[in-house]
Amino acid sequence: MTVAEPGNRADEALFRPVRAGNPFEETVERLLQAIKLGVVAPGERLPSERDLAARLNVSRVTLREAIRALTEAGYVESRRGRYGGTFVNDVLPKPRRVSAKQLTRELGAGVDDALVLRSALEAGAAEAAASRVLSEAEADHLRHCLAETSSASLTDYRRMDSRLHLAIAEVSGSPSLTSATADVRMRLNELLDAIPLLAVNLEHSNRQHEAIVDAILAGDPDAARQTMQEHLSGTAALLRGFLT
Amino acid sequence: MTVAEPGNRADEALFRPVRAGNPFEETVERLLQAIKLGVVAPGERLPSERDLAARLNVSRVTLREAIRALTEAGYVESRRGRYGGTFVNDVLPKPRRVSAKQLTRELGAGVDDALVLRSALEAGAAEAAASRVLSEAEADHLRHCLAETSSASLTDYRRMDSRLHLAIAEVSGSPSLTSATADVRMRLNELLDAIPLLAVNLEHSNRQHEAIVDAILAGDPDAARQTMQEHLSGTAALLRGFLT
DNA sequence: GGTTAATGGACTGGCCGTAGACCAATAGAA
DNA sequence: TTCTATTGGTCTACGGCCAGTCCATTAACC
Repeated sequence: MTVAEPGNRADEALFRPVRAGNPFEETVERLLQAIKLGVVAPGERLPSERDLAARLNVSRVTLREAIRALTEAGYVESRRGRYGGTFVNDVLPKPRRVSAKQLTRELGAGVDDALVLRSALEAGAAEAAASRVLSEAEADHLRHCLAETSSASLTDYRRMDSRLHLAIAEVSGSPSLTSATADVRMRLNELLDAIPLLAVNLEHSNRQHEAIVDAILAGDPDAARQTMQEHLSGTAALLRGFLT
Repeated sequence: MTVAEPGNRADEALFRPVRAGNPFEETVERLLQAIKLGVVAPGERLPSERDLAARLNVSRVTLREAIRALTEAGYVESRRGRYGGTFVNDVLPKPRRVSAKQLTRELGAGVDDALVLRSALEAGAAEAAASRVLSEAEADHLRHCLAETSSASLTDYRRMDSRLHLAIAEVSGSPSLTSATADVRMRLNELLDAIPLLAVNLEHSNRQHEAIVDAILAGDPDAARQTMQEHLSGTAALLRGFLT
């Protein structure tokens, strides 16, 4: 009996793993996301274990194991008692510096995958954000992140940059878009860490950031998308160049 | 001691549940995705249990439970022996027809969330696809899906339409983008099922589909994004209108 | 007709994650 | 100073999921 086989095209995208890892690993990853993307800054406190466990939909035991791992890795510290909690360390561990060659081998075609996805998500977010009427709080938040990024030191720049891009995604009004943006940014994080930060690039980035935020606040979707697209393609070209 | 609290903005997107449900539920959802989005057509066979379990990264026991659920729901049937397998039924169960009011209550603000995300993903996918040089097989696949969608009956239209949109995402070259597109499409599926299909809308959609595919095949990213954007905004307006 | 390879079907032991309760510490409030 | 609410720290019983193994069935092939 001859049977029509499913076309081996989209299957691989749909029949991908249902879960990336065990709950413990995923929880660690999520907390690292919040720290590395600057959503919870050094010195700030994470939500209480009971609260976090409920939000992440994991047991407190599992969450505590994840926190313990982060503690041993030097990311956070816990204090007991009322008004205690788990706090992000003021000085974060240095990301391991690996060679571009090694990264290429590790991630391979995943780089292009992530770059294409990132472009779609962030350009779309900028466009959507500019199409909305922002509340005063949202506009302030955007301006605040922009200012902090502009004046960030070299060691803080990546985190503040991530925070700004996330802020743009937030004001798109789509939480899913924000989550997806955070995820793809984490995937690119390792790559970006392998590229030296140059002051001149920083200057260029800051100017572009300003143009993007201006377009969003001015309510100009086309300009917002356009400027974001250019900003991203710059980083993408840089990345692809380093990973030849 | 006063401590800087994390801004209650992006946290909710980052501290979202690490998993939507247990492996069983997620597996069912994934298989339904493949069936409802037309990736595995009626009469076609799913990959073998051992193969599927490995790809989805779940145990065979769990996968079998999921298949059993789909069997009882009338989606698939299994046959033993060599050249056997699990086959998608020729006639699929009718989607439950719920009122727009009920849907609004169930999904609430999630509709806008999904629509914004969808717009970003699919417009970005169209643009990326048009920016690539497609292989002959990819171009053929695109044309094939387009033709099948154009000539689809009312009962098949939604599935073929989904398949076409997925095909566009596929040729963007980013598997992650394809996955994300499939996911958001599933979220909107229920909504779309609540809206009556009109022949006149179908005609309009078909013309737009053709324009999109043409732009992609011609390698015109701006036109591809533009036409896709228009196509999506039509559906979005229809949806928002019905869910007032 | 017999052989064979691939498939669905069924069972078992073990481990990870969960829910829930309880303990210990801490800083503000009374 | 005492009280109290909140937080991290600990333990236990239970359940779901998993890896591995073997069985039952089927259609093509020789």
